[in-house]
Amino acid sequence: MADKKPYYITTAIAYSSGKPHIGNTYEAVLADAIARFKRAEGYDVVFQTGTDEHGQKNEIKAAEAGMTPQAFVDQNSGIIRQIWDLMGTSYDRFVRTTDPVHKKKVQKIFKKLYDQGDIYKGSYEGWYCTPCESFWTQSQLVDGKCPDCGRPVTMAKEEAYFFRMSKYADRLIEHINTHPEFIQPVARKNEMMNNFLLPGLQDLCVSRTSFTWGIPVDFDPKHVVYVWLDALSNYITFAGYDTDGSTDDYKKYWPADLHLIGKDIIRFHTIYWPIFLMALGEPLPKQVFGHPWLLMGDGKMSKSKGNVLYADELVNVFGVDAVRCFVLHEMPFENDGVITWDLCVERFNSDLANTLGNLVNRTISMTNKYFGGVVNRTGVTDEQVSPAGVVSEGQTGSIDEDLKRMVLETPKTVIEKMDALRVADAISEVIALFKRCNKYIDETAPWVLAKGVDALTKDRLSEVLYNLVEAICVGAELLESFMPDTSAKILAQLNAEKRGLDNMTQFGQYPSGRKVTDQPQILFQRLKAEDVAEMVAKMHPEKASAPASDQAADAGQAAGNGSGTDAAKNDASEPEPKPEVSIDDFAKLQIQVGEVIKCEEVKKSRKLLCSQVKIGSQTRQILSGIKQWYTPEEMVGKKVLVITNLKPAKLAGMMSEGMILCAEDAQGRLSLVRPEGEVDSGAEVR
RNA sequence: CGCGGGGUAGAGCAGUCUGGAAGCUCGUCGGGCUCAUAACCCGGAGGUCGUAGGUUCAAAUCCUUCCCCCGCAACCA
Repeated sequence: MADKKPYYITTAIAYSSGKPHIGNTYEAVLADAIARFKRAEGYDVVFQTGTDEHGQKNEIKAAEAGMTPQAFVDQNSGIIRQIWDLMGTSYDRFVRTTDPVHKKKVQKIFKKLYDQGDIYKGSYEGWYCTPCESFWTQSQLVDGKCPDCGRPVTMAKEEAYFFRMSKYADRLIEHINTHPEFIQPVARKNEMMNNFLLPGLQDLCVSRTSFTWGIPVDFDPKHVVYVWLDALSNYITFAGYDTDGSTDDYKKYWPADLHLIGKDIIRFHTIYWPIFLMALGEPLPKQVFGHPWLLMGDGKMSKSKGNVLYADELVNVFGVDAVRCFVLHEMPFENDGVITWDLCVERFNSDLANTLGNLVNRTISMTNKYFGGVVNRTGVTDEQVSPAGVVSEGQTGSIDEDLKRMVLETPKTVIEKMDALRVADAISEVIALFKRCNKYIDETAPWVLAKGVDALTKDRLSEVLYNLVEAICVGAELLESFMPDTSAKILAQLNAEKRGLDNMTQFGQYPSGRKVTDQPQILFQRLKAEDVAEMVAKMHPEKASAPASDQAADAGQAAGNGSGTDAAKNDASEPEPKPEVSIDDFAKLQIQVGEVIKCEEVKKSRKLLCSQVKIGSQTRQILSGIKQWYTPEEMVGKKVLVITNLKPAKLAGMMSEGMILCAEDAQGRLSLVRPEGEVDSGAEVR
């Protein structure tokens, strides 16, 4: 162990506010593939992932769910971990920021930074809205009032802790310039430099008093540590860092070799985090890779469209390894990748079922058919026996040699690609090897050789199959980091052992005379797109309307005497029935007739029109997402129905004080709801 | 002028930094083969590289104009 080089890789810790979709899961799988590969290369790997659990958002969501924040994050952290486990991610540490040890260490870090003057107590000055408990900058105010509630604001000061970012900026710029590999992909580096570092860093506010779900500043408990300082610290606190002296393990593994993160949080990892570390006197991580996003296909991801993809659903259809392969292989290095059910089916069939699965299957079948499963290396090459198969005209070199060259080249190329974090390319290399094997079968045409009667031809056939088995062994082993189960299955069917990534420079390590399985298993059964669509439909019966289970229940109830099954089969264009309400509930809404006296487009908005609506004696500004259906001109003069006691809200930076009622059909067409006869503005709807 | 990403064959992408014969996978068409999972192998068709200019012996690639898509920005109140 002592001679193994350490390799410390982390993912960003996942924010535990809900179930992670396939895009979030991708990061864990990517890290896992790299971690496994490094292990195969002989590194002593620590792979750390986990959940980020503090912050206002969790506090709010927990309250909405009627749970304590801790119970809420316990639940979500568990869900996230389950999915990571489902995907077979081989993390060594799954960390949680609510861990008491972590909290204690963060408090000490905060104190240390404070004591040495990097964190100072200052005050945040701005316009304050007391009811909203929020600060606003001058530019955020709307007509000089709180953009949230529209009430007047007062100039106020609140104490807060700040971190002296500027103090370390030059050092960081220097580091980035002298370590071009630090930020990957490089395009991101320029983004950080130009947008943040070069214009000058502002001191960062690193405490909050507006919520309590966080790590308290121990010497000033009304403050809570800024979530990013809390979250980023996980990389060292769980590795054994302590302000009073770190563990040996920490000294061994830190600095991390790679922080794998989403491209959205590069700023935190390449600016704030390194500066925090500088302030602590700790070395900087060697590399930060901001991977691109995995986008759901067919338009925007939205729950109502049913196109949000979750790892567990994909696994149900394709299996763990196929999903791993898909996200790893289809994700470009710099640009966002696309994922849809159809694309998954396509890749599954072509790469996994056709190219790989079928190759293994046909090879084993032939071995059994011609030699009772025994694989003998005879040394009879294609040059000794004229190739029976079709040889392309330009072909001059030896078929065997060409195959062997590729078998020996592929491991090198894969290692190169992996070193550059080009995981998708690495997988392509392995698939290319399998394709080459399929071609080799065509070139050598074993079924023709099998018809030969002389010993030489028979030995040639044996050699061909041996070469195939050997090639597949190498390919299968290279697949291990990406598709661990499949890799193991193939090697098991071939009755082969792993030889080690560093031991692939010799062709012919498969022991001659070995016997492969006589019952080859189908690795990946081809799928039909229609069947998959059907499965998906079953998983999302609500697709066109809304949440599945309670919908059926509610529908049954609303229909009164309708049976549950009928309700479930409801036409998809019907809206979801809502629970019964009392007349009192309805009375809570104040709906009045208003007249649009002025209306204009909201610039910079795709959807919004801004109307001035006269309701009785008052006039209100109301925003509506109807730009696509009504022009400002045709709005003016119309009498419409308005909910007048709706809490005002800010949309596109403008206040909306009410809501104009519209009907929306299944196609998303909108139509204003208007009084049928002549009524006065301000009339109430009851 | 909010920020960012993108527009390359029917689909999904690479190539753009470091100009120098338009490439990959899927689909499609034709052919071959039959060991295998209707699979595998070979070949063909299909692109004015979003638009308009500029620099250059040479531009998908560098510079400028414009158009369009998509994220995000707490834009369906």
